Amino acid sequence: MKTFSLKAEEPANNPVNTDFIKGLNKPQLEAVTHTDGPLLIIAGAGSGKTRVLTFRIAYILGNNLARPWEILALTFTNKAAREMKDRIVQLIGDEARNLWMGTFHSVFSKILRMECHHIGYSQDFSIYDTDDSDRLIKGIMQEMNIDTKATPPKSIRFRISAAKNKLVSPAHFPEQFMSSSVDDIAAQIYPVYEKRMKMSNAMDFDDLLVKPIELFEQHADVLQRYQQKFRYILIDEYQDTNHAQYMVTKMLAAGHENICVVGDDAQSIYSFRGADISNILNFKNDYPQTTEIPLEQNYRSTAAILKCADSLIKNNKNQLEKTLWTENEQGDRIILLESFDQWDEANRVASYIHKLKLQKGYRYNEIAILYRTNYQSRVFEDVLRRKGIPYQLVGGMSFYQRKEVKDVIAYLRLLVNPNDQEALMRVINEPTRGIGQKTIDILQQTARKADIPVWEVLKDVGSVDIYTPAKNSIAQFTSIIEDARGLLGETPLLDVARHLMDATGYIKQFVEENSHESLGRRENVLEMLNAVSQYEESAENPSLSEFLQQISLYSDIDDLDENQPTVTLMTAHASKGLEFPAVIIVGLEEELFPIGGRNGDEANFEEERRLFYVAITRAQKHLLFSHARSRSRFGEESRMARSRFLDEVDPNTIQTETGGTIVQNGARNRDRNSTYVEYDWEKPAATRTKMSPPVSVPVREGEVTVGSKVLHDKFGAGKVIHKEGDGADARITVFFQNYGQKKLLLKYAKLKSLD
DNA sequence: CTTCACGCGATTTTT
DNA sequence: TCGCGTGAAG
Repeated sequence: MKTFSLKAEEPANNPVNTDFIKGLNKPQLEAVTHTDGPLLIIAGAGSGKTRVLTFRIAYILGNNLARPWEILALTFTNKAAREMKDRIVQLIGDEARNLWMGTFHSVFSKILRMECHHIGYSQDFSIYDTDDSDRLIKGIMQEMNIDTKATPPKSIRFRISAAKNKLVSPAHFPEQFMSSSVDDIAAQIYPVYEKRMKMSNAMDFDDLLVKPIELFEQHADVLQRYQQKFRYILIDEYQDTNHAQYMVTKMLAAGHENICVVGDDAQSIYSFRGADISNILNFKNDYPQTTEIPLEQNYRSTAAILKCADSLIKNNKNQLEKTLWTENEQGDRIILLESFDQWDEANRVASYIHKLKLQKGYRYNEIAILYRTNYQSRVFEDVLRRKGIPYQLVGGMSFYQRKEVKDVIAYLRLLVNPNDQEALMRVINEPTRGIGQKTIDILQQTARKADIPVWEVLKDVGSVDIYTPAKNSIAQFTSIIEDARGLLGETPLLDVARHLMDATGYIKQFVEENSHESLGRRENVLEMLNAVSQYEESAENPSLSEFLQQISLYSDIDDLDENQPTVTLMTAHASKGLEFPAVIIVGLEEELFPIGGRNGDEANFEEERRLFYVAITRAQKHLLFSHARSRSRFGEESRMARSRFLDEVDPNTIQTETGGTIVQNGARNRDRNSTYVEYDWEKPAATRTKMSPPVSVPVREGEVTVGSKVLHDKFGAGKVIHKEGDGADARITVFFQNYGQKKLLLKYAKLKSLD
């Protein structure tokens, strides 16, 4: 941020032409020009909210209502911020670069860098990712002799994170979260965790939202400065904000209440990380002066797609009434693909992509494949590669999650912040330099007794009683780090980083190993150095510390490039806010999409339904649904029942691959083991339960007659069409949906009855 | 202290 | 299926 001024400067006297607002519809126009006071925009999917936000900011600037650095605009991804900013620059000019626009996490980490000295942090604080937090928690649990197998550190992290999101401090934790033994343990860990975080000069993701609140509560003058600075506040995707985000923006807006939030309760999909849908539902109560504007005209999708989405979301009980409508053409029906297993699914999808390309003239970058979980991407990657269809993958095991990259980052973090304990622990014996577990234990214990960071102990290693050869290694290690730190500020960052990699022998180990894998790791390290260099060249005022904060808040979606001529693969979550002419939603099966909800948790299904709704509404013209009847999970095959969502959508908007209509089972209380669309094998209501495991029993010989429906381990469900002989030698002919006719010897076939 | 082998558990979704 | 953590040997 080049221009940072807390003082309100004189507005410039050159109003900019704001004719760009002319193409807007009535509610959009109102949302853009209603600049004073709280504004709630309920923006249905595809209703042009990005356009509204962009224009609104441009309008405020164009009419000199505020200077760019007086506007705080919070978006859901860095990518969204970047694109919106670019758009505003086009409308208004270069000074729009100075807008305070970004994700909650990146904007508040920027503010913390300038202000955290007020709350006992130094500006070079580290940002712990969930891995770092888990390791720290695990360490604390071990100190306390708590079994980390019985209680995974992760589960403790969830509790602590949930507490922070709700602004519950360690002191208040017991009174608010005491319903299980995990809570009990979390109550013990949380205060220690906080203490260690501070000693390490580190913040976790939640802290980036919580610490500003702490800061503002304790320093009214600082709060006031920012209240005056940010004359307009805009928040996108408000339905996915958590309590801390709600609170921090409420504090900032308290003076002028020029706060504009945009959201859609039907698209709330992040409750698992603390998003609180009541923020948007209660906005009007918090700000009684609120003007509410619904955006209900959809410009994105065909009528058929919109109808499908609407029929689905109607199954949610908890939602605001709204009527999305469109003037767009009816469009094609949604095609439902049914496959045998995940390989079959990927192949069919690939064929469809060919078809879309050849028959409908689509380009690869107009097509997206959406799935529920990241691991589903593997099969698609494999098949697409084999078929020569170029793709780009969003998320999954990203570059910054690779071990060697995290190691390099840890080295750099240690340079900037020697108190960063997790970074230190990561690299102290990487590559191995003879500092083993025993030594590390002693060092940590010593540090804990003296209540100082481990780094302080290392610097005075002579006075600690450890294995002597390790002492030398430690002395060497600390001097390498200190030397490199000495170079910071004088030497270009790239050179410092390179020097560090040389001096520690980090790269050398890969060269020596000389395996295919280690050379790949070496490449990644070099790529990481390249990232340092790129940052250094583009930043106004490069610092290692800023670089590290930037990459820790980087998200996978940020470098999605829709102009690359490739198909895009990503999770439904990652697709939020995007749109594609053709969308393929795969893995529509029970226990996958919707996932979870084992205890019949209706709230979970509602969120899954919203997620599916988000996925559907990404599509502009063509939409495909796909499910497989069998899928290997954990290395073994399991049969998959078709997703309940396929029974909830308006069947008239869907057709099968061959153009037929689909047969839906009753939306509730049906046997989910029957996955066939063509046959409707309903069972008596008494034997049906929701989410039931396969309701089938081993068949006895006498029960099998022509017309019986049976289930075979390999071939799935089928219908008996012929029978000869009886008793032990009975042979039957069964017609299986996917395998055709099979002759089976009844006593070996292990058939189960589906009757 | 390091390395290697074996067994088990994991898979929501993410800043 | 695969990556990780634990345990025994060198």
